[in-house]
Amino acid sequence: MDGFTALADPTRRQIVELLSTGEKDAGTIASHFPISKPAISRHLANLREGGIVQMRPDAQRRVYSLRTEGLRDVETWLHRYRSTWSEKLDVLETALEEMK
Amino acid sequence: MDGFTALADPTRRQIVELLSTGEKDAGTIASHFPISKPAISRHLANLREGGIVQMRPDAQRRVYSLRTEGLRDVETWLHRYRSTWSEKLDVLETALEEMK
DNA sequence: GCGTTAATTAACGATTTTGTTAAGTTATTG
DNA sequence: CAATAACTTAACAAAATCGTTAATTAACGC
Repeated sequence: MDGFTALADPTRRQIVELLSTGEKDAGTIASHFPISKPAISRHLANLREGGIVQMRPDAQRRVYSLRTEGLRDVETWLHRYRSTWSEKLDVLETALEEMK
Repeated sequence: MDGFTALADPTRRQIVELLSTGEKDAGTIASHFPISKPAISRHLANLREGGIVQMRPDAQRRVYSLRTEGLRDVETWLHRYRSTWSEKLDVLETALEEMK
């Protein structure tokens, strides 16, 4: 599962929001949702496969945290196609300015 | 279908890439892919529902183009959770600086 | 109006996703 | 080392997604 697909599910996006306040173990994450632990476990695996979160074992616990790089990759893709022509011209202008 | 889900499919992302070079009608878009026209038509409907593209009728043709605002909404969500603490502190510092 | 062109909607099958409960794994603790 | 705690993996049902072909709608152009 790629990063975009990982972020397509609303529950997984809520997990991202939750982790933005700091790392949390699987049980704590699950306690915030009305679905079963195995379901959350799978969502976490998907987020991990998509490069959106990372996991660190701590005794029996598995501590999850956001993976900034993964989120940035998705953001970079978007930015590339989001920017308007005027913005692209600005970038071009800056580049030309630097060449002089 | 929301914006994130619309962007989860690889074909739909390729359509976004294609439209980044300028608006195109449905037939032209379909000619770039190995799948049927109805399949492309559905992908376009999904992208439209997700606010990623917009459509303008031109006689029998339907001309599609990127909707920058929709892409920016997704990007904004990502940016909110992507930024690292040091970046957030930079923003805070700037804000404090302005208050002085 | 009639045939043609451009595209969407309908009907349907194959595959994937998302959830559930039950069973298995790994580490801690008395 | 037996019992417990924290998760994940397995097996499976329900729902959604994605593709195909056939039928339908809408707009030209003679």
